[in-house]
Amino acid sequence: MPYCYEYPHPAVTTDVAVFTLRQQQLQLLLVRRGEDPYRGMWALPGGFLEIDEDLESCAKRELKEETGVSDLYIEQLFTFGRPDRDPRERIISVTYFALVPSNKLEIRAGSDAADAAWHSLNTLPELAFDHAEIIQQAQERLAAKTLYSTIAFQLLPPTFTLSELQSVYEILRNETLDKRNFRKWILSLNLLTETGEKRMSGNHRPAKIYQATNPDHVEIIR
Amino acid sequence: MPYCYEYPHPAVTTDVAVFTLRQQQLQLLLVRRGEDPYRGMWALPGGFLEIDEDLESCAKRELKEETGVSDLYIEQLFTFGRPDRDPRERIISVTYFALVPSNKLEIRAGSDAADAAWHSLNTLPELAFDHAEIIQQAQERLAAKTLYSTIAFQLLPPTFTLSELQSVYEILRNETLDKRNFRKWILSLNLLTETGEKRMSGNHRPAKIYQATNPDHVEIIR
DNA sequence: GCAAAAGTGTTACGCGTACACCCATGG
DNA sequence: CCATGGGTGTACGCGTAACACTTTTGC
Repeated sequence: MPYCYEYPHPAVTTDVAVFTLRQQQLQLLLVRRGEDPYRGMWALPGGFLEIDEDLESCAKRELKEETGVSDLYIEQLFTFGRPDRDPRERIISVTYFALVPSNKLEIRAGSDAADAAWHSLNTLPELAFDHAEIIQQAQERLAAKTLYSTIAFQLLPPTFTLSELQSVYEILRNETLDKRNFRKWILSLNLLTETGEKRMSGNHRPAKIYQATNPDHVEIIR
Repeated sequence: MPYCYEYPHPAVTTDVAVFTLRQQQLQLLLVRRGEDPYRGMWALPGGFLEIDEDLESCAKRELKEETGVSDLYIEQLFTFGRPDRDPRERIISVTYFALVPSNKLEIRAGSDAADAAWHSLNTLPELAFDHAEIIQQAQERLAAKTLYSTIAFQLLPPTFTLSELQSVYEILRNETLDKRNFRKWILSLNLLTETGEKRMSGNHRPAKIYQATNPDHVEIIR
């Protein structure tokens, strides 16, 4: 036990709630735990902070190691630290909230986790630790930010049609939207650029393809 | 050094940015550091997490110990963890954002801090660690929540006049508001109850005294 | 009666909402 | 020519914003 301190120190981990859209549903990335405690149960991807590593770097590294997912929108969510939240020792978990676009949601299970898979939010398995609570808060954050920011764009590939964008909003807000009103509103924000291309997909009129003018920036609107 | 671990552990602290209204200004509570590093410089009240203590309890305890301030509105702000943010060792700081009403802002310096004092936000001294950045984010949180919640009530005593409440909003939003529109809006939210009392303060018509119907609950509005 | 803050209504404008039909393509 | 999703304009109502005078008190 070579690392010694004058006062007790908690361990620090990061955990990430990654959402994507698959099969017209909002889905969440979970890993099956390969080690105790909670071996065999599903949990958020995450792990221990290295001593010289930034918090956000840790979240991204663990995510990539365990699931192969990288290059995504990520923001800090909340820090959980109930003294009894982990049976091993006192652990503070700095949690993150992330979104991946549907064009790069291939996952591959990594070494630390026996398995990684997308789960529909309404059929989540039982979760390890306090991860159900973390997911709850992440969902609330996503719902709130959908209303006042352009975070929804982070769930789409770099180019998309207005119908695809509308579909994202409909899934996130869980309601159908009027096509004309949606287009009027989204175009009035001046955040979209026409690529000039059209997408022909099936036996109907082709759709104009748009891209976010500033794809990496989540704007605050309203 | 009796506390030993197999892997290195960072230390965890909490720091709190407490705001109040004094002299018609938004002010922030700082303590002068009595120990190295940054001895003699101003910093946010805060300190090390005890191993069996909840994060929010730690923030409240340190605040009370160092400044005597207790019984306030407090919420988690952000967790700061740049590897080099503290010269002693790796320290993760879970920061909190708090508001105290103007009727209980008496402070007394505690044992850990040589001195505690309120500072105007536009004349802040140089700050220890990355505390300037923390304060920046706390101010942004306050400004944002002013617009969509009833957080402003937390800066007033339990009873107040509508003019006093309007003044809080004017200071927080840094603009003057129309008296009739403000009253119409705030009353339409149905969050206020008339006490039936009136406040006579000077040579003019006395003002009706109101209280928040649900004083401890910060409502999300809009 | 004068100074000083409390209290009170009406109008105008813009934004969000509701709503139905034609267009381009593939088969 | 038919099925499918893409694309377009107008009218109404509500909520926000602008705006000035009367009331009550202390001195």
